[in-house]
Amino acid sequence: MPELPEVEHVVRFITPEIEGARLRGLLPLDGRGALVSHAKLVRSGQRPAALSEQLAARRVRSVRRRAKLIVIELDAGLALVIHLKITGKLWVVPEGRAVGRHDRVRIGLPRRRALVLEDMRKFGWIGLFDADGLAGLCAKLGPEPLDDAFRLPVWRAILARRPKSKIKAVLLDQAALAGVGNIYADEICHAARVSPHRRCAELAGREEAALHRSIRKILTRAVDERSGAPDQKRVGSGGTRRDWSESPVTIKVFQRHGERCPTCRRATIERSVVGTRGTHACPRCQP
DNA sequence: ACATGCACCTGGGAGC
DNA sequence: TGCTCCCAGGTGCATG
Repeated sequence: MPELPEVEHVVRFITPEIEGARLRGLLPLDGRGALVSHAKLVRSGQRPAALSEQLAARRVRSVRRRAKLIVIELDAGLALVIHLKITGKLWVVPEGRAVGRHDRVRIGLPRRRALVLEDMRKFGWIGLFDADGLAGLCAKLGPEPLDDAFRLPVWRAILARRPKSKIKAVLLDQAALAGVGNIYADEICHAARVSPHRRCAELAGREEAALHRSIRKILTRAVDERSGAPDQKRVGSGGTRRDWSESPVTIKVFQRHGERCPTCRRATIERSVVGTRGTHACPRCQP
């Protein structure tokens, strides 16, 4: 599920729930007192008991997003960072609610509530970092596409650095540009009328500009449409493929192979592969 | 240095 | 119904 717009939505959704809250450490997941579902969940290296101790009594100063990372700034110069990867979801629930099969960690909040990371595929992670650790995580990330600083010359420079790569590979590369994932990469290429298989060096100047405009337009629209959704139940990833179609976000090509292209209304959307990722495009609109 | 491809997990859905 | 196979929205690392 989560690309930039979805992570942004999660951040906005949980901010009023946890800002200013004093954390109570990790809550047990089962009767035997396990604090995490599997060891690799904690990416910052602490044992679960130590992480729990370090979190206890820390206050949440603010919540923000960087690329697809959820950054929960705490006092004492610490940051609790969460990556949802593909199937992760973040909920604020009553502490007494039954622990779900895919709940990976529960962080105690005031008023007998908990911040729960649910993640079927166990790719998601959490970490508690100091300022240097957080800077290290962010150092590898490219620019934020919705920042004012992300102007056309910045985008052209990114493309110039990767002349032989397919445009979709660059859109997906978090070190080149932060926050775009497989859904919006396809949607951006379609909106820009550029085939995802095109090599960056072969793009015309107007195509570079169209991609730049589409990156901003598609992501901005998705963030805006998400903001109308009351909670994550409306933002997909409930389990079935194409759950995103129940979301309020307009999707024109992603996983719509075999359907008529909604733009030209003539050609049929085709599925192909870029790298290992399923790719969807209209052969007529995206030469 | 850069491009590619698979490994990491668990499950849903399609097809037989 | 039940089996097998294919596919899955994100990275990280090994390989060329």
